[in-house]
Amino acid sequence: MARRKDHTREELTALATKCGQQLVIAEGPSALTARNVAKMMGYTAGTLYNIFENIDGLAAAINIQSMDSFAKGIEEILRHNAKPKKRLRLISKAYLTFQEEEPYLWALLFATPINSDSDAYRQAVHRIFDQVAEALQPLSGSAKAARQDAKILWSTLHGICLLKEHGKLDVSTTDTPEELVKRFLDQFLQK
Amino acid sequence: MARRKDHTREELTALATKCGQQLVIAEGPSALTARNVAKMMGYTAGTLYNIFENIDGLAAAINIQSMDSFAKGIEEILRHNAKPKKRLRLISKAYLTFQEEEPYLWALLFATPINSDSDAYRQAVHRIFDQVAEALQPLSGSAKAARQDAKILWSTLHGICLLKEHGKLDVSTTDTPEELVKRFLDQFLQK
DNA sequence: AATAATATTGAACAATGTTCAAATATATTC
DNA sequence: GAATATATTTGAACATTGTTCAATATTATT
Repeated sequence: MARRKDHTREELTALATKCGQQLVIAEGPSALTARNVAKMMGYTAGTLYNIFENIDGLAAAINIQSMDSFAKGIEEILRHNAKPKKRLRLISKAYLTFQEEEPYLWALLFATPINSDSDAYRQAVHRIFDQVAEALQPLSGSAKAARQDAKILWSTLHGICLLKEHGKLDVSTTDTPEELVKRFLDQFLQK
Repeated sequence: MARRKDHTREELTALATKCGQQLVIAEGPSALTARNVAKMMGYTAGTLYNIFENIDGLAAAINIQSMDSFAKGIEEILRHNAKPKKRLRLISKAYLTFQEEEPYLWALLFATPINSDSDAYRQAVHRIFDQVAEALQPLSGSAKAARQDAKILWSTLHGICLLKEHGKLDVSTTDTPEELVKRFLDQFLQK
């Protein structure tokens, strides 16, 4: 039953990641089961365990892709905008937009027990953090302060999105995530 | 096999909540299984489904208890401190302390798919939010602004704790949660 | 004492992650 | 080109979840 030439190991990884991502986008993180993904790939569950150590490994691969895609967006922002405050407002908006447009991919980012020993994962995280810190540098002063502010900014963005997702925001009325982020940034950026 | 007088319905609820809490504290949210809790109670899994609609209902009960306990702490702070900034620094510190001392209970708060139709849950959340908003009122101006700032503050505290938990904080070096919160508050409270 | 009401059990079901011997397809060797 | 070695895929199995529900055991009522 082996079909060794159907897909190389790399192709299998890519295929599994693509299928997994589609499943998550369509049905949410809970649809990311070994059997679901395998069926969509045209393989069986066992094959997945040839590629990933476990199902969290597949989730990590999807997350890395999400982060890389997001990092590219930030790069664009940094390329086309020179003013620090403008940059940070756009980056923040990009975060909200990502959660708005792909809520399930966003949820997967924080539903997955991260594999701290995965270098690829760490790199993807750092790529984003470094960009945000770079954007903050002119406002924060030292590099260390910029890194701290990046963590604060990221924490706040994430927390606000969480509140939204959990329906604790009374979004219907006035406190939209956008408004909260604006209020936060107005304070945070006046350095 | 029925032991109708062993425990009333209320006692059963309390017992299940207590056992569940102990399990979570000792072994983490993943130990909160129906069979685990039931065994600790001296019952079987089926009994739990007489009390709670599902296992998330039990998690919700534990979370409500966590929030109530936390709310009491905030009340103490508000009772003994009049100055707005001092209040907020202590409340923030209390949040960090809770996550430090009961990391698993804290994790359960955000690992549980919240039952939005649970009044008790909503109340517990609001009790905390209202207190924080009250503490912010003198600094934020309007009641609406205070509620927004409460959400921002809460989001940031939560996000920082998440970063810490996920090991993305390089805590070992310099960026402790305490330091990040201090930096955030120094900005946030200067109104 | 007989009957009704109720609480509890325990077995069952489906779905999950995960493992691994067996089966099968390709590569290599002679 | 046949035989052997290597690698890949399967599919069945296992343990563990949540969850349901008829059967059973206990208490309440008549």
